[in-house]
Order: sequence, then C-alpha cells, then structure tokens
Amino acid sequence: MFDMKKVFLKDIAKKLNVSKTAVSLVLNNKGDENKISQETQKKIIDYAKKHNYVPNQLARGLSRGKSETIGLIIPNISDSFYSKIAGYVELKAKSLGYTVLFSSSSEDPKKESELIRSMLNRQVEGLIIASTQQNLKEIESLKEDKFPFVLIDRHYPESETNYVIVDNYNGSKTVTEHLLKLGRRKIGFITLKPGLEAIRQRMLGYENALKDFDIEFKKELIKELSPENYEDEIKLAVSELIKFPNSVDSIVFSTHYLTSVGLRELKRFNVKVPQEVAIVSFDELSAFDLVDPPITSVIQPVKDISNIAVEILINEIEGMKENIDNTRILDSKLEIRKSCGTF
Amino acid sequence: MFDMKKVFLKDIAKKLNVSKTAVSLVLNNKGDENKISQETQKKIIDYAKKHNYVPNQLARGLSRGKSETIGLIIPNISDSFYSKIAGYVELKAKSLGYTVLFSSSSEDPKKESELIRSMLNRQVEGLIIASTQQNLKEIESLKEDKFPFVLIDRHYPESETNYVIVDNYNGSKTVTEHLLKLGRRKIGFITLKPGLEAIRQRMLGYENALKDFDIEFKKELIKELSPENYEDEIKLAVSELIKFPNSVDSIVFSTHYLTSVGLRELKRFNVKVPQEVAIVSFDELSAFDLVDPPITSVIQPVKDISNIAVEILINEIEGMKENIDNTRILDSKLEIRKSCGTF
DNA sequence: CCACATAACTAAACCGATTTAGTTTAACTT
DNA sequence: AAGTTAAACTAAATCGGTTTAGTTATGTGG
Repeated sequence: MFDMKKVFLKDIAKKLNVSKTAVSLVLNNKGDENKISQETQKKIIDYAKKHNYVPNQLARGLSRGKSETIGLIIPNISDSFYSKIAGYVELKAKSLGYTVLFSSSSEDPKKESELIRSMLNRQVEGLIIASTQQNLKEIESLKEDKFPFVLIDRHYPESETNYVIVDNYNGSKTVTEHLLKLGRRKIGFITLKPGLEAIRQRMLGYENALKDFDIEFKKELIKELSPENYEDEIKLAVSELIKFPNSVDSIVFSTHYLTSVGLRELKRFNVKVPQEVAIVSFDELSAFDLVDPPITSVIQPVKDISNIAVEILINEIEGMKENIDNTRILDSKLEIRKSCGTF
Repeated sequence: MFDMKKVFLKDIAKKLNVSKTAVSLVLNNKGDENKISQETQKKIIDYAKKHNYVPNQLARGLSRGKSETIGLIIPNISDSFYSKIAGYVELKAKSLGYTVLFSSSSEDPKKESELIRSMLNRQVEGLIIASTQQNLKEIESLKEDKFPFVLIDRHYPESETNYVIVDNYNGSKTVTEHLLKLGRRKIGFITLKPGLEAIRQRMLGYENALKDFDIEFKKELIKELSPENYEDEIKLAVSELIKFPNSVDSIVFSTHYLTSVGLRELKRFNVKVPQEVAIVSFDELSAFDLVDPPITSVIQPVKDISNIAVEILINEIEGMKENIDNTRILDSKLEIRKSCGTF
C-alpha cells in the first residue's frame, strides 16, 4: 500500500531540519560528491522511503529542462506491426531509464507535424518517428536544432538523418524471385500508392526481379490503392488481376493488411490459392501461419528495429558516448509457407 | 515550416510591452473576461501565431496542477486486443482535448503499481486501467483520494469502482451452448490460470452451459496454463485433451492467443478441425476469418469499451457534468465461422 | 596563533507558465 | 469636486523541483 498523501521535497526538508538542497542532492545520488554526511543522507533516504516520496516529474523536468522521456510517433498503434514496435521500444527505453510517450499520426502529415510540436513541448528529449514522409521541413528543422531523433521504418532518402529501416528492395526482390523460381510468370503487385520510400523500394525490388528473369514488366499488373479506401479498392484490383487479359498466376502484396483483404477477395471469387493464384506478403500478421493457406511472408526484424532505434537515440541524447553506426538497413527474412505453392 | 527557436511567454510580453499576465490570459481565451482590449488581444494573438508559440506543458502543468493528460495502463501493448483499445482511447481522448500516456504492465502487479505511481507523478488527471487484478490496495487508495479512474476489461468485483467490461459469463455460455446445440458433448476448455475475474467468468459460463444440457462437468477437460509459459504448456494440454480417455470433440479457448497456438498444435497432431475437434475462441485476431478453418469467435466491442471508458473518466475529471452510468457491462457478439462445424 | 583548506551544509535564483490581488486611468454620478 | 465604478492593465507569488554560489564551523600547517 502506498501513501497517496503527497510528500514534497519541502516537507521532507522541514521535518528533518535540513535544506531542500540537501534533500534534493541526496535523493539524486549526489550526496557524496557534495559532501553531505552519511548520517544526514541516511536520515533523508529513510524518511523519503518511508513516506514514499516520488519527485514530481513536471517540476523536475521544468527545472532541469529534461524529462527522461522520449517520444514515439507512429502511423497507427492498432496496426500490429507498429504495436509490436511500440512494445519493444517501451521495453528497451524503460531498461535505459526512459519513459515513452506514444502517439499516432493516422498517416496524416499535418497531424504528424502537430505531434512533433506537441512532443517537443512536453519536453521529450528525443523522438523516434515512423514518418508519413511528407514532413521533410520539420525533419530538417529538427536536424538544424540538433534535436535527437531516429527515423524508423520510413526515412527520407533525400535527407541525412539517423534511421533504422529494413532492406525493402532486397526483401521484395527475393520474394518475387521465389515466385519466379517456382515457375510463376504473370505476377501481380498490389500496393499502396507509393508516397512512401519503403513502398517504392518494394516495387523496385519486384520490377528488378522480373527484369532479371527477362520478363516484361506490365503496368497493368500493378495495382495501387489509396490508404484511406483500400478495403473497397482491393475488390476491383483483385478482380481485374484475375480476369482476362491479365489473368495473373500470382500476386505480391506489399503489406500485411493488403494481404488479408486480398486473400479474402480471392476466396470470395473462389480462386484456388495457391494452385490458380499464388500469393506472398510483405510483413505478416500473427496468424499468417494458420491462415488457409499459410502465407509466405517477408518478415521484418521488429525487435531489432526497435532496440537499435532506441540505442541510437539514447546514445545521441546522452552525448554520443559510443560511436554507434546511426544509419542501419536490416535484413528481412523470407518465411516460406504454402501460399506460394510449395512445401 | 515552424520555427524551432523557442519563444516563451516572457519574450512575447517583452516584445509587445505588455505583462506576462496579459499574454497568458489572452492566449488562454480569457482575454475578454479579463477586459483586455481587443486591440491588445489581437496584437498578442498575431505575434504568438507568427512566432509559433506553444506553451511549455511542463510549466503549465506544474502551475495549474493539471496536465490535460490521462494515463492508460494495459498488460501489453503488442497484444492486438489492447493495441486496439489503445488506438481508440487515444482517438477519443484527443477529441476531448486530452493526451494519453500509455504504459504496459507486462501482467506484473508490481510493475503495475509502479506505473500507477509514475503516472500520478507525471500529473495525469485520470487513469484507465486494464489491471492485473492484484493491486486492490492501490485501487482502494486511488478511490480514497477520489482520484478519477476507470477499470476496463478486468475489474475488482469486491471493490466498487467505475468499470467498463464485457459480459464474459454470457459470452462464454453462449458460445459453449452453440457447440452443444451442434451436438458436441465432450467439450474441453483451455484457459489461463484464473487469477482474473474475466477468465473466471468465462469458465463459469462454460460450466453452466454444460449444466443446462445435463452434461457432467469433468475437471480433466479443463486445462489451465500459466501466462508465462503457455506456448509450451499448450502442447501437453492439447495432446491430453485429444487422447483417450478424454478424447474431446471440441475445445473452447478462453482467449485469442491460446486459440492461435492451440490450433497450431491441433494441426501438428493432424487433428481435423472441425470434423474431429471443433474449436471456438473468446476474442479474436484480425486474421481469424482467413484461418483454416475460419474460427468462430466471441468478439468484444473494443471500440465501445474504449469510448465509454474515456467518457466516464473525463466526465469525472471535469466534475461530473453529466450523470453517466459508470459501471457498464457490454454485450459481446458471437461470430459463427466454420471452426465449430457449421455454415 | 593565524591563514587556509575542507567538510557540511544552505539561501536564493531559476525553469516557464498561471493566477491572485492589486494599481492606474478615465468616465460617470450626484 | 469628491466619490464611485469600470476598463485595462501588471507585479509578484506560486507550482515543486534543481543548481549556483555562497556560508559556517572545524581542522591543519607553518
């Protein structure tokens, strides 16, 4: 049970007949270096413990200009990919003594820019951002101010910043090649409208895999959906791909939730997966191995992305103690399951 | 583009030759009631906008004793159920002018109690807690202090508090009855060790459904797994249930992630679902309709839980303007799919 | 025995807002 | 012309800590 009646520094000082300074120093482990006697230190520590003193973070933050808090801005906390990131970031940050403030931008650049402001205002000491990639100015502004931040998942290729991303190009190329090796030749690609560099890279990987196999790249086989309305648009996209003249024998989905709705559509059209149309997915959902059929996926190292991002960030916040490589492109892993037509 | 060079109240006051008071009042929309002339108000507002002034929330929070922030404590942000809750809570809170501070307790009561303290210390104005249910003292303490909070998903039946939960008993009873109506008679129940009231209610629903059908309740058909080690324990649990002398013809899983791993095990044993063993799940994962077979699930109204919790909380924070019913038990929805052996 | 160092403290400024309790000036009564 | 009132402001305290620049008392060396 803890005592909710708040005890303040002042109260401790008064009760023990010492100064606020002494109390503050001791409770911040600066007693020794400031030559506070062991006796006094013990007195203070004991009293604080007994009365369950915990400093007011607002006051501390205000006076220190610090907050021991980092901000995490992601497009959507309900997306399992980002919620996993959030979980790992929180864990790692906590282990290093930082609290995490999350917020979702809902893929809206304006909201994202507001969030950045709002977080700065709450005195976060650094930011991890999975950006909408339409806020270059804000990012540049952060850079100019030497404010610590790390981009994850999505970065601005035109700007030199810290980032931790996955090798989208090779992930996509590899999975497309896998389909090609299995004999598929008419490969569709369903993706979000490529505002995002990551998506662009995935498209490029797909295209170059085709090129390497001397297969003509056909624009009609690429379907770009808008993020706001993909659940509707997927219907048309899938139906166009499976019908003449396209009649694809396989589809690459550029992200997990497109795979879900896409597979749902294929089933509705009674398309046999993978016999008639093989499918593969970039990213996965936790049940993709149970789905009918289990879905071949390019899996991102979510935990590594999170841990490395936090490490880079806090290293920078705390003044570059170690010389960490601050731009990282991690490998993804191809998990082969039945949806691409093999065992 | 926004100006990162920070502008403070002081700066505005100095530049415009007015007092900090005037600036503060005007920017907080208290200019009129404090008879600041329209002229001066305009001057201040224009300057603030132009220089992109945003108040330091720490300072504001400190001086007001408020923070316009609420805390959300959940067991695990990576769990899709809770990440959805987090998403909706954030949305709703934002629409009412509040920021949300999340944190995960990892199902650890000690961590949870620390989080409560830490959040109070960050001056959150209220809490939404999906509790480990082993912190009754803290909860009572919050109550005593009249600190606003709402329990969600899990509540303390022995303590009178605000809460928003789902009718676990009836949800579970309904889904079990559904199996019984389809002719299943040996129904296994795989669950977490019932430290949680919600889980206990689900168990009770299962038991009473059996009773209503005059079926003997057998302890051997209930498998309780520990939260830390369920991925291993599920193997033994499933194998014991499907073998003689149990040989169940169906299994109720008390929560979504048990369903995932359970189904995986059943598949590994080459058990035909639903022909040999039908399964149903409490809660669902987003791909449960794509799984082989699609899984019959009791679906919780996540959005309602979140919205109502935020409403109750903020209503209380802002002084009980409306007289809202502050203990709510919501209905779940039975989504029938193929895993229970019907169409 | 005086100068100086050191140990053990503390007063007060400060962080950036909010807010209470005024003050000043002009206008209006009577 | 004195008294009252209202409009338009502001000085200073306050929130709860941190930190700088001291002070005081004791001990040591020459």
